[in-house]
Amino acid sequence: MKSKITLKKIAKEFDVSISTVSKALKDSHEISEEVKEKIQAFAKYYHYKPNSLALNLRNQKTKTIGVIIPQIVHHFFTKVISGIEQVANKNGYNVMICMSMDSYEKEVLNMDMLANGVVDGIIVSVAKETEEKENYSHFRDLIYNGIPLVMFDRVIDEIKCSKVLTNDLDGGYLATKHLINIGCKRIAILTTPDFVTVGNLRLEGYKNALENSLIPFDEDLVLKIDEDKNIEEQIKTLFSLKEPPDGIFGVNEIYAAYAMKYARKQGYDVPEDISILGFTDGLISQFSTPTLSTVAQHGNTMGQKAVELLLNEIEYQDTDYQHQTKVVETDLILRESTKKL
Amino acid sequence: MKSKITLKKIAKEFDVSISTVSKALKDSHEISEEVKEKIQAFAKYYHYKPNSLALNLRNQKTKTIGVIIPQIVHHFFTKVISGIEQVANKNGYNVMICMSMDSYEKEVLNMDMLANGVVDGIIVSVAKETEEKENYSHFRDLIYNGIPLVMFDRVIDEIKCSKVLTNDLDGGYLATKHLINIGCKRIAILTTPDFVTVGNLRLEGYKNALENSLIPFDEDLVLKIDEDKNIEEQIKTLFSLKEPPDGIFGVNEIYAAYAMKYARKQGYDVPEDISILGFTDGLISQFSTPTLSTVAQHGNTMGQKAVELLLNEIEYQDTDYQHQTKVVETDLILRESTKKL
DNA sequence: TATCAACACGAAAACGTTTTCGTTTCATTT
DNA sequence: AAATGAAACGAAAACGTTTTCGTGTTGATA
Repeated sequence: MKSKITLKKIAKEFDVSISTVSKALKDSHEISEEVKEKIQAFAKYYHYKPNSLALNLRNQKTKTIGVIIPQIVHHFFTKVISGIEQVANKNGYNVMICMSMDSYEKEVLNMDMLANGVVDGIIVSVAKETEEKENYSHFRDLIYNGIPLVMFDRVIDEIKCSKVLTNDLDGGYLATKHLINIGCKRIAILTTPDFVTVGNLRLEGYKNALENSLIPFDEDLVLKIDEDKNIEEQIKTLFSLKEPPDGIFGVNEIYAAYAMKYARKQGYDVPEDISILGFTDGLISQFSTPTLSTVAQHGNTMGQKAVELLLNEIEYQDTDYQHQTKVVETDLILRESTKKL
Repeated sequence: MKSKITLKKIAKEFDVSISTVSKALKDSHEISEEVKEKIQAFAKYYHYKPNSLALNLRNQKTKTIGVIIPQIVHHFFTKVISGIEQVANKNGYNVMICMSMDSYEKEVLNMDMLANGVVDGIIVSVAKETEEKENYSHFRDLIYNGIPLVMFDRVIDEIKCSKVLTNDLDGGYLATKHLINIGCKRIAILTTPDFVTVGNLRLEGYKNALENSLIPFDEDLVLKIDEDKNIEEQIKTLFSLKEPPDGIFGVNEIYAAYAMKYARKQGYDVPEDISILGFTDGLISQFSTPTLSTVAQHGNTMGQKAVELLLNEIEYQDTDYQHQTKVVETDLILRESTKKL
């Protein structure tokens, strides 16, 4: 293979100095027209492009932002990424996406690699395992090293940085309240294990709504899904209660879709016998039968806001910039899986 | 903010040379235990990490591979990326993901930025607009500059590089043949505009299957979806034919899902009145009602193979490495949207 | 006492770029 | 003739790292 063309090689070709070549390619007035022309022609012919590494090293910035997300197969995250791309590109920044696969180790590895000159700042949604282990030293290191950090969706309270989050508490409340309003008496919730904070917040919202409507909280109606086990089997227990639920709130669309599938298989009519409400407005919600009512999360907006906050921090690095927390509200999208009012 | 700690700063701190610090941190025998200890302790205390840019510049490699995909919201691409991540990480490589948004300009922009020292090689699935414009000079430039390139799924025949593709021809054949086997007489196909090669290949497979079963090809049953317009409206025309179809093959799961939704809304029973078959085994297929039979594409495998090919090229860059093309076969996954045999 | 080896460290090049600050040459002005 | 100025280019530092090749000091050996 032919190795890449550099300033040095061009300089050698014309027996001039490297600085002359650099200036010639920048059309500097310091260089004679004659020399400029031949150098520019040569560079063009050989498709010369300045080496980004060298440029970044010199400029001490990369015009790239790093994003670490737990999973890319989740519709919500792809929406966030789209939002990130939009705003980043508009501001002349590139985006580098890494996946932690919800693993603590991979999260640390990715951060280490991004932190050392590769990007100007990092946007992250914390891996489940990290939340579980509560080991946050890699975030502290990052901040210590002066690299701007913004967390979104799955954030950590103890870490001081800008954050963008869904109003999960309110979303949970909204969902549950609506189920109550349409007449559900026994509302179950399908949520995540305790250590997943967003799941917990939605559960809190659920409890608040019950309390607000003077409906007693029933522990039996709370199902914490273990994703390593068969999900359908776990949902089954809900339907074999003496008093099975007449409304189900799933803290994500997968759980809701599973619940709906199982209910219909058992002969329930959705929404007549049981109403089902999900969280996150993904493809499943739109294409399931019946279509799924859901709490929309506006991932796109979250991504955009995250970049805005990050770029602020990147630019005001020297001044004592105050970290901000933006809360993105949720919306109820009513479709066919819930009874009409 | 405190700026990052470097070898130079450590050297200054102890009044030694940079090389001494570098060696000390590498535990070189050239440095006395005493000096090594204090330098290592200091470095650890200040969380020293070598700057990747500097390292990459020196080593002339980044241990990073770039991936350019048209869209991240497609389930198939997320599967491919997962496969890429797996193999890349196993081999000590990082992955940088960029989106072209199916735009020619963004594809070129991303390639330019990746090409200049940022990554050791690039994996790409071509943007729709690029296929339409047939402007491939950016790929030629890349190869000319000696940067290994692997294309997957949406590939370009004229560009000489390694490729990983789905057996779209066979997949189209398989799907259509199955619809014929279960007794469909009038099989429609929902495909993409002409310039999308994968759509075209699946259409070819469809034609082959018809021919093989001596069923005359009917132009009216071929619907080329324009995604800028209302998809449901376009599907409508199919059902208002004098002889509407009794089987539909959608070249992706979205088209199939739309068709199924529309058919059921018109009172058709799926699969009794009409059988529907999709392409790509995504979430929609699994959660729709009825669940969607489909041609599975094995995105994960494709991603893995793409990385394997790329790493080969990166390592054998000097020798005259022969480009390879790997074809990944498809599988028929039969669910509820097609009649049983 | 001269020689040699081991030890502990420093200088400098290299990766590719930009930019500041010379330096040379030649022509013009006083 | 001396001074000034512009034009055209080069040298070198800087970004942060690694590594090869010195070099000076010590201690031991012949």
